[in-house]
Amino acid sequence: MNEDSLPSNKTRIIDPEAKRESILRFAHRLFVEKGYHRVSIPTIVEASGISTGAIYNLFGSKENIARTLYQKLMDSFMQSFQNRLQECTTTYEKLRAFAELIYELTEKDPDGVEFMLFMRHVEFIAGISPVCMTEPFKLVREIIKEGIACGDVKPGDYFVCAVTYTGAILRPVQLQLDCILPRPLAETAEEFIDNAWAAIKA
Amino acid sequence: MNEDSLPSNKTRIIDPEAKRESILRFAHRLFVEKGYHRVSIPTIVEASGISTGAIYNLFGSKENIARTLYQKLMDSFMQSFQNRLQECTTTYEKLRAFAELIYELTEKDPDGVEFMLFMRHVEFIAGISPVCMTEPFKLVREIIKEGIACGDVKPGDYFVCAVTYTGAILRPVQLQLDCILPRPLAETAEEFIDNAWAAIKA
DNA sequence: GTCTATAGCCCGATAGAC
DNA sequence: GTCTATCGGGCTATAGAC
Repeated sequence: MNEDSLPSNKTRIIDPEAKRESILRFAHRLFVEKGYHRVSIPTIVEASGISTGAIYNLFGSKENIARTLYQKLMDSFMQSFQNRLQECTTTYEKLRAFAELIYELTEKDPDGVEFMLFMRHVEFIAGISPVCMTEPFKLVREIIKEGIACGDVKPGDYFVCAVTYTGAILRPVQLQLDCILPRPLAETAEEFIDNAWAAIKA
Repeated sequence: MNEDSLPSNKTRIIDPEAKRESILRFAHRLFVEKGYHRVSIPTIVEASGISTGAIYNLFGSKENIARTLYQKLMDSFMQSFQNRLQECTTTYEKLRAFAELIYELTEKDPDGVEFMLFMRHVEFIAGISPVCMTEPFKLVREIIKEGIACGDVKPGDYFVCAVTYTGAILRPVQLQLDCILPRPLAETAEEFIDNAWAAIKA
């Protein structure tokens, strides 16, 4: 049983918000570790110590746990990205802020990055659109569009440049999460950011 | 019922190899469309017209269908890559051959590329290693290593350069398969190859 | 070798007491 | 709101006739 449900000894004081968080936390870990479809509700019950009934009461379905998780992660990411952008002026700085944020998150919260960016959400969250159509990625495309207009980025299709840049930045994250980068991402981040910029700069 | 099983009218002439191929073909399509875990054996039976018994006789398990498929695709890709490499001399040409092969395959056989490169195999094929540790990707790293040695590629970590290059090349494929590239890949391939090379050239 | 039928299991989701 | 117990269903894999 989850100790969150028994803060004193007899009376159960239950904070539903804490319970929601707890379910999300355990489900998140399991989803990343085993993949959504290999995590059953009983597995989450066992891991979190929270009962089936409570889970269905708070989320309604297993799919909805995943959906909530995804939205939280994406919202939080977008928020951080916008905060960092406020201190940037050039195209290079703005794109760099994107890359640095992702690389820092990959170190601090690898599960969060993996779930948000690399799971195949369309296979388990109905009606979801691909990751690259979300707000942060639209914003990167806008930044590059403006970069082309002001001569920072090479002339051409802005979409192509954006896809190149995000590809060059995100691939190292993927390999890092697969634990196969021979050196830690923190050490090589500068090189990756340089390379990605070299690919599209004017 | 599958017409392969009934080439004449009464007697069933059954070519086990043709049957294997047929199962692989239908399973492949379904895996890509719905994701491995949402495809059941009964679904494959219904789609292919081949019975449960035959499927288990020929493959032993659902996982083994996926494994066979993956190995076939990867072997065929490696073969094509090596063939094309024989006509290349410079680093640029060799890396270009990799990119062109993938872009051509993406047009000719999108399901093949999606299954081979973008499904999360670790979630359903036991003991499999990440895609980027397979022969073709090792070969790309070797090409880049030699490219650095001969001064074609910028000095630095060869692994970093390889990850940058494959990231910049593969990301457009992924977006194309998600049907969200605004223009067909054939039209923009040159730009992507240019960008990826610009990222790592000396 | 191939078929049909089904065993045996575990799943997601719900019911109903508290 | 939260619990335990359980339902109905669909799954992988096998058994046994042909």
